[in-house]
Amino acid sequence: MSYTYDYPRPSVTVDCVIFGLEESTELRVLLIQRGHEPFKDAWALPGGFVDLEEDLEAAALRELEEETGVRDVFIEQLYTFGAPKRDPRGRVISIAYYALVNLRQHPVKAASDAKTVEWFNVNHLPKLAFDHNEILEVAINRLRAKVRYQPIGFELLPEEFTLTQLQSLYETVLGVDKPLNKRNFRTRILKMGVLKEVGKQEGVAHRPAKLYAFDKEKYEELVKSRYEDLIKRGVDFEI
Amino acid sequence: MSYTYDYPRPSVTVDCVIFGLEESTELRVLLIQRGHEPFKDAWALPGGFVDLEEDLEAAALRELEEETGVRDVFIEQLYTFGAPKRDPRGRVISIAYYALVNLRQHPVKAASDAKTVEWFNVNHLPKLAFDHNEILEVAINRLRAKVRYQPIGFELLPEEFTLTQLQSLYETVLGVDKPLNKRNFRTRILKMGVLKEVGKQEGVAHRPAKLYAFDKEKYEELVKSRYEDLIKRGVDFEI
DNA sequence: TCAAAAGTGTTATCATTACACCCATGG
DNA sequence: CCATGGGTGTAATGATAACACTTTTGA
Repeated sequence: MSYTYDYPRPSVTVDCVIFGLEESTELRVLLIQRGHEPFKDAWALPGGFVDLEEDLEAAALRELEEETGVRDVFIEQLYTFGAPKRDPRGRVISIAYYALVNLRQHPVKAASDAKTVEWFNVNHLPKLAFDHNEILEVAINRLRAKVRYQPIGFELLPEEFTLTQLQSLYETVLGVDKPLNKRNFRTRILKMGVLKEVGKQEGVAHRPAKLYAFDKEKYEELVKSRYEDLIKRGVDFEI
Repeated sequence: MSYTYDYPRPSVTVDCVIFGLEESTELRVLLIQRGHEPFKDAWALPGGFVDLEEDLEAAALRELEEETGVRDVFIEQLYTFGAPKRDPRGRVISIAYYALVNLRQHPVKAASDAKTVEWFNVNHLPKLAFDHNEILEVAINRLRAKVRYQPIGFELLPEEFTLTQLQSLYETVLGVDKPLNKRNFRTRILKMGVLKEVGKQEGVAHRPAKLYAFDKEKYEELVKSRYEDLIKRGVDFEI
């Protein structure tokens, strides 16, 4: 079977940049080892061709599950990469998606055709296939920008967590060298009012930490009122 | 001539959302009236098919100039729209770009095939072709978010401008109902340190305003140091 | 001398930073 | 009773918001 058109058409693919946290101290990304040319044996982002009747996001999730076994992920569109020479097979335009997940809750499983799947530390990446190093760089920057103004980190921790866990999560995602100031981190996070106390640790060999949970309703309220605030304020120039 | 492939391929287009300011008091967007089916005679964003060897951004700029005569614009990728039914002709995936320009410096000129080109007030839009209303909404939100932390407004004013002009520009782009507080707007903008005084108005029937120019070098410095600051601070949660 | 728009003083309140210090637990 | 994190007090400084007031010009 073949398909004929009056004008040439590019191929369209999707790629997924899935970040995962290991023990809250290491930011990793999910890569597969390619089984075919081009770039056979090179590491690459999971992804593949979009079906003709398939939504872009659905295509990304399908390819992700087919190639890595990872599913039930909230992905978000990152950017579309379409340089004419980015794929040696011809013109291929790729819409990239990204997500941050708890990697313990997302076990990987290599696809049938024996491709390997692995979580790589983002600070120790090999040279990737295609323009995937570039895609990853864009994704890391976006993740770090986003983590500042949206509480995406909360879903990566257990239902109940300590402020120290939360802080080290932030330090990892942001890739800071010095730890953040404990006092100030706490004041700030608590002042936001989106955490509720739900108990305290037991059986630890030090003062037991308070446990917190993310208060989703409070957060939704905040988003609304904050939006009105911004409008009123005008310029922020946070740069 | 025709082109044959083993698998079906979507078409790929680009669309441009070009915002312009009229007298610093009205935010407008550039639309064309379609000359052909589908959606003949409906208003739509300028855009069209990507050539096979052409960069995405180049395609957007080419279509923009072909259809509206507008050129020399800094566009930025907005989002990729790819719902399977968004175009009645078949699967069409569109990469949208956007920009904010001074519309006096960008005269429009309808394309040869007699399509009309017009600047529409964003608050009084007709029903547009395809999913273009949706694309525009995404673009407006992005523009308003961006204007808060990047000085994109400066390029829309004359080389030398007054703080009142700058303020009304912000009020327009942000679509606020009440004017921003003059005192506080000024303090804030000046405190940033990216404006330099370059003179004062002459021949006006009121106290002459100081004229300012945007200090690009200072801005670049700021961006750098501010970035380091953000890293050090960790979380912001501006929501 | 008046209208029009530019521009400034001031104060209360809140947020941010930096540092040092105390607390509760199990071994 | 000590090591180990967890957790708090505080003071200096800076940012923000709100409001009313003064200044400079041409007509």
